[in-house]
Amino acid sequence: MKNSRDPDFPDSFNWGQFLPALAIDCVIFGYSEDGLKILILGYKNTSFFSLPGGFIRKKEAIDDAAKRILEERTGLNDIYLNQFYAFGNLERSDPEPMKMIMENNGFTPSNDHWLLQRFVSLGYFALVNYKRVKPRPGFLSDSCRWYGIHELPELIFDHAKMVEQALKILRRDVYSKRIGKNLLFEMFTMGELQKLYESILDEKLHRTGFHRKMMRSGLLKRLGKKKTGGAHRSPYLYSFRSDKPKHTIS
Amino acid sequence: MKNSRDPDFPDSFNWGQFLPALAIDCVIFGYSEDGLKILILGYKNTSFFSLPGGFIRKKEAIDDAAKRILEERTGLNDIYLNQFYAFGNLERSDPEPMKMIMENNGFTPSNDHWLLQRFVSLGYFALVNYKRVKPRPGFLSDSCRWYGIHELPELIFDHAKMVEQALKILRRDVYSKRIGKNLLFEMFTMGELQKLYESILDEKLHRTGFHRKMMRSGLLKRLGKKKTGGAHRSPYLYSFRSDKPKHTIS
DNA sequence: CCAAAAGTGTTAAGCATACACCCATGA
DNA sequence: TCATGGGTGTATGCTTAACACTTTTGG
Repeated sequence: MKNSRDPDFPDSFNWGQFLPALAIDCVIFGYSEDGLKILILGYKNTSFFSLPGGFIRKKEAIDDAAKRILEERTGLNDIYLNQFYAFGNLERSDPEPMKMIMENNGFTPSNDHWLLQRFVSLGYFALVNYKRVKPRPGFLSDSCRWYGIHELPELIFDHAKMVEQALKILRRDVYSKRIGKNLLFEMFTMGELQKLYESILDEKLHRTGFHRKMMRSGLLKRLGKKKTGGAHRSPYLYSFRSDKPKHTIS
Repeated sequence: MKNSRDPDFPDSFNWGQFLPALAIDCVIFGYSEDGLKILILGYKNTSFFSLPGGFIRKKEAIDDAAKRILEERTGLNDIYLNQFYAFGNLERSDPEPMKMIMENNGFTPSNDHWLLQRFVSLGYFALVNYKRVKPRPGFLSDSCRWYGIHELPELIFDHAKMVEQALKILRRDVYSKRIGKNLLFEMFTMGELQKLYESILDEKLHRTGFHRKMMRSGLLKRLGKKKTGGAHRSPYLYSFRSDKPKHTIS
């Protein structure tokens, strides 16, 4: 198996610097008024789409690798990260899509090319502020853009399962971790927070019940000021208390 | 790095058959009247202890590898398995303990020996019936026995953290998954079930509240028969309904 | 008949749900 | 002043916790 530098690739594709057989894939969630979104890569000269992913350097912690991969695609480096599952069955290792991607872009990889080996992939999900992200395609991808959670294109490998699993865990933890802190701006109204929750949980929530539940949870603090310029009554602004550590893995 | 067969090791230690850099470690929970226990390996001619672990074959799904490793140490093959976290920081990769284990048993590994490389380890936990297990030490280990959850020896690498994390997740899920089915025999009394839960959660539970909570959960069914020979009033026997799949990963 | 374990009844507290009502604001 | 979004009060039902009571069994 070719384990050294691939002469036609940029330097970051010097495969020998990475742990073999182990990859990272990221489900990057963002939120705007029209709902929850995921950042998806589209590959050049093909109709393949995938989650942003990458590899782990030989002297790099896996969490640091995930952070680096996220920064490469979003430009952000203070990101809420959650490692949620390791995907490693045999069916997921289908070399065909990657082979076709390489061939359609001028490479003719041998069957034992490093990129075509079997990978076990560590799934991370990230919560980022949609507006702060500058999506950046990678070397073989020519698009990197947001897709609504219900309008995802077909994804290669088992990436659809990864999205499903990440969503499941996001929904499980939405009331116990300060999910909103990472998807909204610093200050927000209760209505904005409720719309976020409805988008994550994919269901309508009762306004008053939600209001009290969030206040009772103790995660929020109400700021004295009110928002100006709204169409009707000025709502209070809220923010998350910063008692707990900012980045919580697991 | 030596990647082929190590002449002094048995055939199962033909390192080339495994994925490099990736390991599996298992927190195997068992339960007897005196509490929750974990199966721990002790290494020959040293005072090192570790969780049972192993490696993944190149054409083997990670869940299958975990099952195989469990079967090697317990003799059981129908085991409740839960992959709970991937451990991959740099501090966990300390070659010294393994080097000393090998040296104290007649091997003189070079510094780039396969076993001394950096590993990312997938943590699985298993729930097994304590009485059905026949613990089997491995090649370098001469003991394989149960330790009470509060009497664990010091463990190598980050295995203590793995135990802690596994316990945390076991506790989180104890009321929503049919944990007891895998740690008790087919039929049990409510009192036995309560003692198990108290042992897992490490706290006393209210008898009547526990009774009703378990019955309302719908996971249990009451069997008509009663136990005979008990010292006092004959309790009902209960068992878990078998609606849900037996092995639930995640 | 008493002690101990097991099952059930009762009450109070806590939380979610649902609805009603009031407040503030711009059109 | 009215429509609308936002905040709070109140009634109902469900879950949990705590305690009392009854049932069953062996000594």
